[in-house]
Amino acid sequence: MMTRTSILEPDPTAAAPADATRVAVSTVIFTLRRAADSEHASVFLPLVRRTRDPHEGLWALPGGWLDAAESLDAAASRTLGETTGLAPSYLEQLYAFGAVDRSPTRAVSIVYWALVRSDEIPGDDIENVRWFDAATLPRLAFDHNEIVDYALWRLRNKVGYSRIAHGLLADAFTLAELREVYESILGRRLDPANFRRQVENSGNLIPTDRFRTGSHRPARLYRYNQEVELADRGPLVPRH
Amino acid sequence: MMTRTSILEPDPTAAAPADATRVAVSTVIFTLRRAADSEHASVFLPLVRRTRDPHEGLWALPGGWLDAAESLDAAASRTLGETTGLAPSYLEQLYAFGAVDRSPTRAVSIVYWALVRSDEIPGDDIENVRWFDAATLPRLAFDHNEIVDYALWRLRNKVGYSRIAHGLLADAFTLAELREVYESILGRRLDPANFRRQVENSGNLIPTDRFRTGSHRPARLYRYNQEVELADRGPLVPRH
DNA sequence: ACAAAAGTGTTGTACGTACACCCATGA
DNA sequence: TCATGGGTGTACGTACAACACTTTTGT
Repeated sequence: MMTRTSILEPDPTAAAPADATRVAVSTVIFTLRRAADSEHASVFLPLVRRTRDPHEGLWALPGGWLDAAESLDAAASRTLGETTGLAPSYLEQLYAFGAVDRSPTRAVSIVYWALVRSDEIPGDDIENVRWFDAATLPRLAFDHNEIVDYALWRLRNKVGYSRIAHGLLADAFTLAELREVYESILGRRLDPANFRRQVENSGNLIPTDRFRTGSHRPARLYRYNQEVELADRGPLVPRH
Repeated sequence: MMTRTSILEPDPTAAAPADATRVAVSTVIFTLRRAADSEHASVFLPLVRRTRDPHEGLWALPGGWLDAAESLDAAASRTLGETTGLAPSYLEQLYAFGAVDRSPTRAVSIVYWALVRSDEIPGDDIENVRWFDAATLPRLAFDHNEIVDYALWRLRNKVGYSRIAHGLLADAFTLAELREVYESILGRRLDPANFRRQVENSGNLIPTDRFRTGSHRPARLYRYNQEVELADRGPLVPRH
């Protein structure tokens, strides 16, 4: 077998061809919100209405073309801020989508997923942006339905073995609030007694001496132990 | 906060700017090989010597620029074939690397990792390609040392919860051979008795009626149950 | 017969699950 | 005092690690 030099050794000094594939960065942004008719919280995400072809009028993931002087992480953070007005409490690369036919013109999308705290979200006052219940999405532009499905799968997966759930809560929270996050994401009820022991033994929680006083017995407030690293992203350190 | 239309709604019909970021696809290709001085198998990977700047003379991951009519998966498969002469027995996207300073000119690398069976590898007869022990790599071009570290982390991680190890073995194999794959990747010895029960109870293995006859008691040959899907890539189906 | 690897049995520990039960507060 | 959620105790099943033991071959 012969090796084409141009293949095995990309030459960064060569000029980009005129029909160069373009790089877009999009982000699936998750938060929890109590749907109007439901008593339980659901996963919500913001979408942007397209105002031009292709797929004019359809909803799409927030994103944009990669700026020449901007890292991938920075591009994801930037579009997230422009869509939600927030900094993410969690941000991770999801996948690079590059099927030839995923857009009328060739485009590779590097997709991130993020968590934001619902209590920080400003009102729905950003033009062409609307928050949708992840369980009842309309048909989206491009391959964005697939992308959201994959992001939801990763979210549910990751919530099982890492402590990202605190990305959806304020600094202090009760165990019931934390449990509700897990229940909303996993879509099933968890035993309060067992849940308590699991998170208490994980070493991630620090009990405070404050209590949430509600309609019944006050519940102790906890906060996350920032000393504990996530330690599930391997040797990759985020470079913003 | 105001939304820039160009950011929230990438326009695929717009012409690519002259300084467009270019997309490269590289692949970390793993196999197992018995190092000359060692009695145990080690993880090896092929590297390509760079014959031009930047980093002329250094070794780099095999890869190339993304072809305009080629999906990401296909590009990874293609460069893998050009480097090893093989089709991968396992291929998965690793990560998209896009730090601004990772190359003298802006380049986003979408990196895959793959497994190939060592018994299928033709001789080291491909020009400028050499196989290295992953534990003793030299300094590589660009950020490729980091990339290989991350790929190794993913390999070790994945071997713990999926059945990719068979990607390094021929159709029929003994449990000792399968165990050696795990031991080489994980870097520690496993209890033969417990290992046997684990894989037997997993439902992934089908015993054959053939035996590997060696210096001692013959060992039964097994093959993988192709009916069992990997089921750990979520809703994402490979599109080649 | 013996070495060595194949293969089986047994035991202890850790952990998740199920569920009974007590505690503290607001109404 | 009662209802409700906060919080504790306990028993059971599964999974895995450790390791003693038996079986089957080549030499």
